[in-house]
Amino acid sequence: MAENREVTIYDIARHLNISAATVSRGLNNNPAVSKNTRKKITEAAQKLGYQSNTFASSLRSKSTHTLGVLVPRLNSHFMSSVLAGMEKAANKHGYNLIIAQSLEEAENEKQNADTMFNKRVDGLLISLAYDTSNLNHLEPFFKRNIPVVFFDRVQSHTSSISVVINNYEAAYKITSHLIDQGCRRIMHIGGNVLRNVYKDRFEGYRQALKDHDLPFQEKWHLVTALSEEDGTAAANHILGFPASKRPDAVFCANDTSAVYCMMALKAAGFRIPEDIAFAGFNNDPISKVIEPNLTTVDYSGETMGNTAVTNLINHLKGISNLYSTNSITLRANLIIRASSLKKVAGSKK
Amino acid sequence: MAENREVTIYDIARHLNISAATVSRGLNNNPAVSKNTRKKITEAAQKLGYQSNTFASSLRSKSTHTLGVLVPRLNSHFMSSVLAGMEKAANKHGYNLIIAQSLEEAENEKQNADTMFNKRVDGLLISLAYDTSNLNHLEPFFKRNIPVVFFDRVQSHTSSISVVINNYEAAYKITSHLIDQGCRRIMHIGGNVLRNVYKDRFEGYRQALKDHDLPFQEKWHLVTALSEEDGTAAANHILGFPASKRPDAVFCANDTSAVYCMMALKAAGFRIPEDIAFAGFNNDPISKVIEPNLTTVDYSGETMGNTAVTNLINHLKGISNLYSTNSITLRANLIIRASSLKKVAGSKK
DNA sequence: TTGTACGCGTTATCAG
DNA sequence: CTGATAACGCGTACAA
Repeated sequence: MAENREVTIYDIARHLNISAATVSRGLNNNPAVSKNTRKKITEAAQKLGYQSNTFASSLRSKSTHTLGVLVPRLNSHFMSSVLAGMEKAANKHGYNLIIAQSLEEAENEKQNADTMFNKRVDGLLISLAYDTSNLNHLEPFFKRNIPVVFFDRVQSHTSSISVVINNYEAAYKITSHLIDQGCRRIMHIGGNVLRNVYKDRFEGYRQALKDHDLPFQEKWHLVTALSEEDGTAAANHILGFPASKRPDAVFCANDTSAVYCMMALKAAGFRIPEDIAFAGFNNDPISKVIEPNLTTVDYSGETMGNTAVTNLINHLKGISNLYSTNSITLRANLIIRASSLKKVAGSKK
Repeated sequence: MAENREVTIYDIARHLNISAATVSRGLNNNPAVSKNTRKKITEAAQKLGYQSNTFASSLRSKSTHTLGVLVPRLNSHFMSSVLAGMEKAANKHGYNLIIAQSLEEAENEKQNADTMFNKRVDGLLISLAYDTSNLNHLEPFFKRNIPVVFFDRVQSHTSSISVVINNYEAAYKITSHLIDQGCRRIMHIGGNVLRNVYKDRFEGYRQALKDHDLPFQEKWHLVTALSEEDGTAAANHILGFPASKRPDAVFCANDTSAVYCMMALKAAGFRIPEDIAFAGFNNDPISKVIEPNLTTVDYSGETMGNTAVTNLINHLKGISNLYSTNSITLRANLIIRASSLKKVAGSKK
């Protein structure tokens, strides 16, 4: 059977006839220990198979080198890019990630926030659930001055920072592009306007219509969870309009709903973009596969994750102060593809 | 400024004039504490804003309720489904996940395994990197009897378990299906055969050819990283064959390479499946968007993640014994779509 | 440069 | 049912 006692710094100390304190110092590269002893210590550690006990250390030093990450769902292309970026940045600085998902429910978010606090994460990175309506569940963090970084789905708060893109501007631009292509009756398939990302996308769209003196009707604004099924359902909604009153373009708040809406309409005989143009959001892999390719907004999840973590860690290390800024806005790029190119499609005939 | 001392069980004890031991018992729902005191304790804890310190507890109890997850990459559709399934199962049992990625490099895998050991995870879930050639880096876990569960990309080891699908059988079936559709010159775009998943898929393909007395040539087996670019490159490889010797079907070890290969060939004027049939692996979202839809193998990442975690936790709780089994094989289903339906495609004309 | 002594917050043990 | 006390493994002020 396996030897089941931990190898501790005491074992090393005994082995070398020195004190545990010196061993501790030696292992932590404390300059106040002679080169010779340090060498003996590392060798003995190696030989005895010593592995430091991180949380005994954490208990003493009050720092865990662990960050909590709380997201709505783990399994979306965007979110997994964010996590990849976060993990890379964290690893680079010697930090680890505890990751949990709220499954879009405020209740889970609260409970996960609690466990992360109990695990004494050094900082929290959070993207809010669909129906989170306040930040009470983060009070323990605020009270103990544990830095909180919001990303993507954010809510402003005095002692925290947000990493976002300008959703309003991106939506404004993509809607203007559709208008520029000759579209006049533009629908919007959006998400819950309680969340900044969906609210801002809707408002950018709305303002673009206004600025071009184009009409808007409530029937043109669908609020959904933006799933595959919601995309298909939106297509049926569109088929429900009398032909003369049908939209000539759709701007979707994500690519999934856009693609599934397109597929259903194509199956119903619509030509895209001639009969109805499309634009999405996220530059998801499927946007490059659907025919015609989908016009969309590209923003890098990796960059967002990396930025969020790097700023958090710099703050923890005292290199910078998070709270001197309210938010960091990352670049988002309009990617124009065939699904919205009416002019070209028209001239081809 | 924020009050910066932790609220401990001693504060609660003092507040109620009882001992810290009782408080600890009360908070842990130890039956050996009267209903009345328990109630007073929870109330006081609430009132004083007490939050338990998990790693002080871990230090004493030698259990962290944390599992380590080590994957090649976080940002693939399959892997994020696995993680979602793992997180759900872990959360349900009161466990947390520390997640890291090896970025397909053995060196990173080793380093991450070390930190996870140092954080004293109660168990490790691992899917091996592209070039990992032995399990030396997991020795600390084996020596201390910390359970290790391999999933998807596995390597058998006496004291551990694997959660997999039958890649050989799935590949055999999908290749047989292509043959059944009339394909005779079938290529395989695969991954590094050092990894079980790619080795088994290749061998299943190989055996299906043999069993149907079909020829095989080395030029028909491409080993790549299965990326989008690799898919496109494979298309060029195919275009390099003289027309008479061109393959009439391609079986790819993942959907990404299949889809990008298809797109390039379509652009070059090939008809799919008439000129060349396609099959992939994974049932990635893009497989349902490409035209024609891609025949593929579906297996649930969520189920795999859930199974791996649930078995691990049951073992930790002593409900079952991991080591009584070598591996758990999950179901994988052949999903037949238009990209391989030559017979139908032919009869349509 | 090294050693002594104590504390971090919790739980296990043993007594009562 | 409750209390006193030691122990988990490590870091650090202070002294030497």
